Amino acid sequence: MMLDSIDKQLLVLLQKDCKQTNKELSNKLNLSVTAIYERIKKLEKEGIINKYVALLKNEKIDKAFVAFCHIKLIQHSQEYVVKFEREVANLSEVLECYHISGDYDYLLKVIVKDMEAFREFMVNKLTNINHIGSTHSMFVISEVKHTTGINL
Amino acid sequence: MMLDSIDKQLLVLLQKDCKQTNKELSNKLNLSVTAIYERIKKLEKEGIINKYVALLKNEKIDKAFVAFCHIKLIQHSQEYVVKFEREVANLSEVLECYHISGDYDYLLKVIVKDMEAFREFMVNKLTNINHIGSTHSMFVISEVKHTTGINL
DNA sequence: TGTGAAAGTCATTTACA
DNA sequence: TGTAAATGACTTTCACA
Repeated sequence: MMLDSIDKQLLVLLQKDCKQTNKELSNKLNLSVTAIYERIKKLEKEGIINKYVALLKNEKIDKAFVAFCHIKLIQHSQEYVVKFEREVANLSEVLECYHISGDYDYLLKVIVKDMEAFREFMVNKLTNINHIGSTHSMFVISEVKHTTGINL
Repeated sequence: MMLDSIDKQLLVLLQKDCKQTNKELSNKLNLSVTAIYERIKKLEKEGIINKYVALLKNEKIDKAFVAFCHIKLIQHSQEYVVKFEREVANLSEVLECYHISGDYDYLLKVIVKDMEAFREFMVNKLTNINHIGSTHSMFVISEVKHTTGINL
């Protein structure tokens, strides 16, 4: 599907704040409320807009510790890979998991309360998953930039 | 501020879908619409809910290529660090940038159209920033898990 | 905090350029 | 695609347990 300039502007606005009313959006884009409404419905139906979510502030909910973990598997048989991916996806501390190129197989983003909680996560959860060869963790010292808004 | 069990359930629901009506939420949590309304306002005012956003599907907007870049600076003087962080935050391809512990100084999440666009990004944008010592890129082969919902 | 009901605003549908 | 107007649903405020 082709996005025109208005669709793109609409997506930019909705990626910043999806609680804006169609009236507000119609003012910003010089269109009628109904036109905005129909465009948004179309973008939702096409799956371009995946979902609408509330983003929380980590620190305010006692999840201020963020770490990235590199993981290497012992073997790369279909069976090991599938099992690992299923188990890691079930860990609530793991917000993101990517299969990546390079020295390691996976990159995980982990979010917990503090260093002690991270230690427990590593010892009791992550390294309990079978087939993990080695891990290498990096701790986030500061968040320079963190957005979900993709440029269009 | 202390979150009770209802606040936590509310945040779990809003992290999944923030477009649910207060009536729907009130049914799920067995509370009145007004009670839900007041609790949400409180969570917004406290800054626990940071914002409400639309999440898009990368692939559908021609941004299917995701890479993580490690970056090491030449020097770590206050001046270099501040400049680097400001410039990297201005790059629209960089969705996330973290100052991290370990062998490298920063970890970036970059999203572009394809490998060729990534090459251009590296050559024309990223490595044009001064003070970068070395970089190491990892390409995302597949996304095993990607959520913004923090467990409470 | 909680509630139900009133007031005002918004999303959604319809008829039509 | 677009618009304006009607309707029903929702958010928001209020008076009160």
